[in-house]
Amino acid sequence: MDVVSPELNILLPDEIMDTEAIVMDDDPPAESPTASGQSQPSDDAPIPMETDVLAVPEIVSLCSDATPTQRTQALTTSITTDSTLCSTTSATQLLLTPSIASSSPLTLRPATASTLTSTSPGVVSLTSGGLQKLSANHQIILNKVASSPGADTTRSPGTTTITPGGQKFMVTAIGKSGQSIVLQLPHTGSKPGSGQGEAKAHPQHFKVLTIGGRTDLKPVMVGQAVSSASQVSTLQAQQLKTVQIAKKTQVSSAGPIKFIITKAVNNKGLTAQTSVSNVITGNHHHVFVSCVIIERTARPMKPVQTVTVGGPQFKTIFPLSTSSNVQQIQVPGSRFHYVRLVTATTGSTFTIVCFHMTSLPSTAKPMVVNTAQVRMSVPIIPAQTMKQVVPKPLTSSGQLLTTQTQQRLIMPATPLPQIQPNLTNLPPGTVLAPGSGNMGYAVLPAHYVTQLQQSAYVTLASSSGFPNPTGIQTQARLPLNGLSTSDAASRPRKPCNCNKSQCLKLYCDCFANGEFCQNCNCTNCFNNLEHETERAKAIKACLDRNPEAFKPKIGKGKEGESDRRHSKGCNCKRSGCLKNYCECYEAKIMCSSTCKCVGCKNFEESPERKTLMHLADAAEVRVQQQTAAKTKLSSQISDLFTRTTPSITSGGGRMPFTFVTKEVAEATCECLLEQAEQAELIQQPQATAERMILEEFGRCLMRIISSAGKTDCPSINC
DNA sequence: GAGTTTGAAACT
DNA sequence: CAGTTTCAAACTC
Repeated sequence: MDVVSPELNILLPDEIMDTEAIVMDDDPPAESPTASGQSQPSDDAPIPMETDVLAVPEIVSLCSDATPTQRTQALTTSITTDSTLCSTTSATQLLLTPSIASSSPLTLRPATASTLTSTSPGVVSLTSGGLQKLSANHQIILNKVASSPGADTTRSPGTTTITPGGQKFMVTAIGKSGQSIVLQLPHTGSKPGSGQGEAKAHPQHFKVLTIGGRTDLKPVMVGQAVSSASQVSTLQAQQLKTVQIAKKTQVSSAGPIKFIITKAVNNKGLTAQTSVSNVITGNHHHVFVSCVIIERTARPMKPVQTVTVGGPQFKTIFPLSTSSNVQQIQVPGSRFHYVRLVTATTGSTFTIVCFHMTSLPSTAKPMVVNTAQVRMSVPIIPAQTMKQVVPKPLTSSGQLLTTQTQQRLIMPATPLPQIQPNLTNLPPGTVLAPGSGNMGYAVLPAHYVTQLQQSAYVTLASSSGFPNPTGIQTQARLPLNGLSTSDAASRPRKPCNCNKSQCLKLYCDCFANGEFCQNCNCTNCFNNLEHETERAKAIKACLDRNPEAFKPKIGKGKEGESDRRHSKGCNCKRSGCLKNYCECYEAKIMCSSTCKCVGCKNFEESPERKTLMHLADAAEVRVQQQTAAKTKLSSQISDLFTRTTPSITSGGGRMPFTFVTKEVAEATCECLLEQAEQAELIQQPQATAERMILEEFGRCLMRIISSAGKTDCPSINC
């Protein structure tokens, strides 16, 4: 599965590729002095790896065929049932090398670490239990798992736990032959359990290296191992170009810390994803924080943004910068937690990072911990807002729970290399979710999670104890046809009417926007979960024809030009570019030099355009006024009922019908009749009689009004 | 709602 | 790359 084609690596972000910016240890490569012979010889030459401190009192082979004593059963059920942690190949070997003293780093080293180097193209930073990453071609999934203490019972082949100085380190090696991971724990001033006070701020290093068929190195820098006590790591300036998490842990007062590294590799030998996890073992429960690094490509990214990750119940949005392109997607109570990163300099390239989280078991105490900060190098996408999205809960194996029909993942968990879409050009908002297989990717269409949420939120909310569903914010949407994000978000997508395209061509707006068809009028629709294979093929076909097929057409113009312009320009012949046939006009932008239109009237000084715009504005104002009026009326009606209900019983704030009783009405009528009789008696003309009656009616009303403020019933006397 | 027009996407 | 066809949305009646 060519997750990352070689030619696409050149598109990787500068920050990622810039190894100079990566915090690397300068220590010369050191061999594992006591490399256990359990390591499986790799078919490939071992990739040199760099380590910091190699006072190695213990080396543990992490190969799946390691001796039972070298394995650990530290992984909890929730972890081991996760597909991403399932080892499928036994060739990957990792050596966990804890330091002698508790203050010494713990380093995972390959079994054959004789030629360690520091030529990593990327860095993964893990600070205080959070994750980071920035490998040349990887994404990260941050994984948080909480489990009860008793859950540590599942033995996981290829997983090793070491407890240096009271800390436990677990490593699960998953991957193809020859892949290695180096995990180096930071210096820790205080042992777990002693955990009083602040953790040391100096960053420690936590490295993940890949050896074997690939030569890229994936060091992971750990700012500070998660302490049992509350700790906040500080990040060095050198880490600015790395994804970082400063995690403040409040989980437990004392408990061992475990780190899990997993690496899932697809059947073609390319790394699919790497997980780095830590496990905080508290008095009552464990908290797993792990990341999954998914190989990917990305466009150059410049900005550094910050993400704050809360606990499993957190519902706050990651406070990214103003042009956020990270969306938190979470399911309270679910084991999976997703964060969608939109990595696009022009709002067109998207990368999804999925956070994988397991909530506490019902028997465990509520987790009130894990407020983490992630500093990520993420390109800015224009005018992005964020929305909490609640996807369907996932099972421990990474599959969506299907509470409604066909809630399957789009891309099969089994590899489909021939249709694996280019991850940099997936439809907007595409979500990569862990599949059921070891290397399973799930390519969810843009907003699919939202779609799921919209249809299933009530269930989720009710089951997860969301107190206020209305608190969900509007999901960020990519500029659609040039509309602003808010416009696109507020306006429901129009249902398509496709008949012949199976909704798998760009003719279909749903497909073009990376969405599933939902509530559409299409026939023979394949743009759904039932036809995930066909859809994936269609996506690939579109990308083959046009690698930017799913990128927004409305992008930033050149310097000095309009802020927004159509990337390709229109080709109108008859519409004068003043009808919605014209994509420029539809996007409410003027035609530019890139357009090939004939008879264009969609330019700045065009009188026709001005007239149309004026009319359109007027119409819009009318619509807004009508909407506002309706809203106000609805509000008033609602308010009327709200205020009326208590007034009837309480007597306060009385409404007219509470004092214009039947008796009052009858009395009023009697007064009016009497007035009419008097007019007849004095033989007044009809006009005068009517005036007398009206005047009497006015007096009656005045008496009614004056009586309204009194608690007793009004009396009407003529 | 049916039919027509239009231009992007797809195809050759 | 250009010409043609297909397609679905926009538009008209």
